[in-house]
Amino acid sequence: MAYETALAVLADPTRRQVFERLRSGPCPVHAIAEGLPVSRPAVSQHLKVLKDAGLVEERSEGARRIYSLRREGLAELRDWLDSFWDDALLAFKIEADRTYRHAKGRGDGDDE
Amino acid sequence: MAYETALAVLADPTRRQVFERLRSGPCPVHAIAEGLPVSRPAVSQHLKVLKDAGLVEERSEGARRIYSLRREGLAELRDWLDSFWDDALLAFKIEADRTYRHAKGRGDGDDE
DNA sequence: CCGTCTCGTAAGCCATCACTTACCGTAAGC
DNA sequence: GCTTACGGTAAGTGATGGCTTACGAGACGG
Repeated sequence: MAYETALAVLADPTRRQVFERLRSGPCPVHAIAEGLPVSRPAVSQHLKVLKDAGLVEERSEGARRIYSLRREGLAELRDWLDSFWDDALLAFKIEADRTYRHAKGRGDGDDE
Repeated sequence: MAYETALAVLADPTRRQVFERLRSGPCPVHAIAEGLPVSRPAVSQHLKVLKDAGLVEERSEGARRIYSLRREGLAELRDWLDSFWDDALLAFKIEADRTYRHAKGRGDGDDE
């Protein structure tokens, strides 16, 4: 359910740079913006999207907003990816000739 | 290198549906399009992008093009995701009070 | 040989979205 | 108090890209 969001959010190169910037630890907005080729408001917008997707979390420290990574936000995406390995392994052998059984008189080895 | 591509390619909902449709086994284009709310040419375009990203592979069978999944295409994305877990685990402890050593007694309960 | 089914490609349209500048609230420093 | 640093938000713009219809090319059956 959230893996789709994570996918969409991390698809943007700049936003991914913001995200990866936080790998080295919590960081205020202006510090993130300094290392990037975009303006600070742009970074703010990206951080909002990332926070909304549960990929980062924000904490106020005086006038500063400290952003940090939330690895939990990646969990569902990781699970989704994992599901391809076992799922494919299984469904492959089972569905191999079921999916297509009609109109397949040719009888060649279709799958691997 | 390719994980960025996979990320961008799988970010689109329709394209992801095309991709997931192939989980159950190899499939010709028209069969994929039938189960989707978009036209067949749209599916063709998505398949082109997916193939270009190494996420599916195509095989000609007469007039039909049979598309099938390439789980290998997901490997780099998976690795990238994995890298967050160990990387964060490590850098976190080290940088924890270095980056922002200013009096940060309160942890957010990350790990020990 | 011709009609049909297969599918990819071209051209065009339209929505999404990332980025910009401008502005406003808030917290610390003088 | 005023000024400066920090950062979120609004409005407007430009480009990316996903979708459509129309067309062309190849394979098969009559």
